[in-house]
Amino acid sequence: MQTQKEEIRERILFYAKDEFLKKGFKGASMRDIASRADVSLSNIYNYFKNKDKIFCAVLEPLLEAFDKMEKEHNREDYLSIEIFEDEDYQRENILYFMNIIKKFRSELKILLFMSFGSSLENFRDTFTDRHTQMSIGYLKSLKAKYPEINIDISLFFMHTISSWWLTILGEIISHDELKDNDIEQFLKDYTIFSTAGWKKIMNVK
Amino acid sequence: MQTQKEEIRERILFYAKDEFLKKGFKGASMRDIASRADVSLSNIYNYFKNKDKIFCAVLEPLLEAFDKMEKEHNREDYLSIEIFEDEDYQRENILYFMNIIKKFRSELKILLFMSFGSSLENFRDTFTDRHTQMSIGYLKSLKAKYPEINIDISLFFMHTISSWWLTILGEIISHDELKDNDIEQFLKDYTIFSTAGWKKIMNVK
Amino acid sequence: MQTQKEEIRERILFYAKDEFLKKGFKGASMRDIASRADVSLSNIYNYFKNKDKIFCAVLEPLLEAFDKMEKEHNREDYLSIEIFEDEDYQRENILYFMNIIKKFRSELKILLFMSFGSSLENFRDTFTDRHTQMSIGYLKSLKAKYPEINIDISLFFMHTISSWWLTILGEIISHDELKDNDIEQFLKDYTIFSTAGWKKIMNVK
Amino acid sequence: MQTQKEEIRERILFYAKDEFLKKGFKGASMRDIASRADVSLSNIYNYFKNKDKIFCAVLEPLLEAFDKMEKEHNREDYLSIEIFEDEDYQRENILYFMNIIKKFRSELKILLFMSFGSSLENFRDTFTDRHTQMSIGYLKSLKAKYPEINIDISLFFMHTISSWWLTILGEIISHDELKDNDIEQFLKDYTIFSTAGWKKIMNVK
DNA sequence: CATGAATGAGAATTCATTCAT
DNA sequence: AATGAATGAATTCTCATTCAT
Repeated sequence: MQTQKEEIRERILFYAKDEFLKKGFKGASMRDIASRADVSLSNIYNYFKNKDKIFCAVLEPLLEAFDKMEKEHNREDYLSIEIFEDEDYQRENILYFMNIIKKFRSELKILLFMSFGSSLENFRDTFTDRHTQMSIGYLKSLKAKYPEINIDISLFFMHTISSWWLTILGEIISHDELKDNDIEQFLKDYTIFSTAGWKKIMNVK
Repeated sequence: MQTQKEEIRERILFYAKDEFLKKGFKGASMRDIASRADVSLSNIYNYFKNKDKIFCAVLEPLLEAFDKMEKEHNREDYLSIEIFEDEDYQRENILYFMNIIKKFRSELKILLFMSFGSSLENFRDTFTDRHTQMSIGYLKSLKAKYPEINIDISLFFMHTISSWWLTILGEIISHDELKDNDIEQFLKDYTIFSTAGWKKIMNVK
Repeated sequence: MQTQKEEIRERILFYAKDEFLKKGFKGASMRDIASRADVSLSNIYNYFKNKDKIFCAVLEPLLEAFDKMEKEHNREDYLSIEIFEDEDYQRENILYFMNIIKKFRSELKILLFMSFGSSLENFRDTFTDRHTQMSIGYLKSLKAKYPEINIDISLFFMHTISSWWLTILGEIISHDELKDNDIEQFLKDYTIFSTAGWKKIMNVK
Repeated sequence: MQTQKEEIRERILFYAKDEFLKKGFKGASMRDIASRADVSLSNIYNYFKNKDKIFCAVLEPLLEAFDKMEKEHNREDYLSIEIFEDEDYQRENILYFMNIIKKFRSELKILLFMSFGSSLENFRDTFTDRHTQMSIGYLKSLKAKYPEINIDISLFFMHTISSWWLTILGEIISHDELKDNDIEQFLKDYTIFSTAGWKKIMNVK
């Protein structure tokens, strides 16, 4: 008795994460989490109000990282058409993603694939919408600076591209076997592909 | 009676589909399906071995359509580098998809977003893998015919593009508000974007 | 297995009534009801949607009797000032109540004293309000026929008298030891008391 | 510290009262009381042995007031048949009640309506019994002084009248909207009604 | 083919209370 | 005096499935 509170909390979160990962939010059972964490079922409720709160606590670090990323991505100095040629920028951007993936692989799996039934089940939509808005704003600023480019792009196309980000994320985390090399190669291809695409669609020479 | 039986089966499937759509595989309850279909709960088991079999039956038409599409996509006459310029081909291809969407909107939602816990929960992976293999085969044939093109593309990149298909599908079916016009516009953008991308990456002049 | 459905339903209701009587709505446990009724806990839910529905089912006959009583009490032919002298009417009225009591003693106890937490917890108020409205209507009709009487009586006084009815009911059912004789004597006293009261307050000579 | 302790005790009682008022004895939870009182759950048990003891402590001031009232009501100088004509006495009597109501409105609600499950759940009976005995004693004294009056009144009738007191109390405290005016008017009506009733039943000219 | 009945395991959550510190 | 931690039993309710008829 009288074990360190923090340690138990961590233990609960640790096994909860594993259960969510294996069985999804709905499938994971408080019973199993409790017994694996070696905590009495009822005692869990001294640490977390309910199952959903555990779920959110498990994903909190990841969500914070997302928020931070969004803020950084918005920095003004990126506002240049040269970024289409600037492989460094592209890679930096994606490497940030890779970093998140390395740190939060299981959390990402949970968030993207196992959150049905929880209060975060709509994260994908929420994220995509936010990302879409951000991208539109970015394009507008770009247009202000480079009036010759075309930004008459369907909202839904923007949306789809935003969503694609999460798809890529999902694909990466679903493939445990990927090595850094593979990811490198993927990044190269992806950059070429999407840069060419964007340039064409925006009519950039 | 023969007709009688068939009608009940259809009724079960009809309401099961609706329940799966609203609550997901796990969340849907046999009781609710039974009562809505006006069939006794136990009688359902005379038509379907278990919940999962109902789920599969609901999605069977869609899965067949997928299979058919795959076979058609593989036809030899498409094997030309001109297809990159051939907007008709592109649009025909996608229109086929649109057709599937129109016919199977709810089934797609179920398959892509509500299948967790069922035996089809891995469909996304399965489909993507198959599509990737197919694409690779296609690229190889293309290379045989046009040796100058580059097909040294990372497997994972292929995979991601394949997966993107499902993402696009998912996005479209998630946006009930999209009108044909919107989709048209999206298709135009998408075609420009991805054609430019592919040409660049394959080094096609 | 395959026991008579009706018989089981009755058994559940029988023991549920007893549990509610002893422990109140909240205190009664589905477990105990089930085990006493020799029905599996989960099977109860094939007969009743939830605890509250059982509670209502237990009290349904009583509530119906109440409704019936109200309708009958409203008959026009009672509209005479002579009723204040008419012991027969008074007693008939109350004998009807006594009848209800005899038939529904335990249901009344449950309804009046043990319904906290259930959907019928406000029955007392509901009944009193309805009875008050009815009484006011009755007085108005009386006034129309006998303009000399005073019906300028505080609403709250009417309310209290209405509520008193339930109090009397409650008292009677709380005293299992009362014999018919006792009730007879009570009725005599009550009639004298309240008739004198009403006459005075309405200024009837 | 002495003051410190007392303050905590009061805080516990304050919020316990509120919880009992809103959720009843059974529905109120020690946890909620503790957290609202800003006292650790376990510490409550240093102040009160258990939930029931808190409940009693909450109602103690009211119960004392009741006791005091009973003793005062018993004073010999009231022993006069004139009290039936003496409106001042009647009103004084009831004003005393009103005073209790003003001071103990919430406690009364708790005691009368929310005490089920506690050791005070039978207060209504207890009080009524005591009041009945008192009333009988009072009548006997009166008979000794005024032999011509009739006190051959059924025990149960006495009981019911005693119980009526609590009903009136309950009605008043249940109607927060009542203003002093309304109560005044009610008192007038009530006095007329019951005085006439008692005189008739006791055969007082 | 149809069904009413039944079930046992399981779900999340809440509870008053205890106890070592 | 105070507390954080713990607990075990209890709560209502849901589930997919089975089986005798």
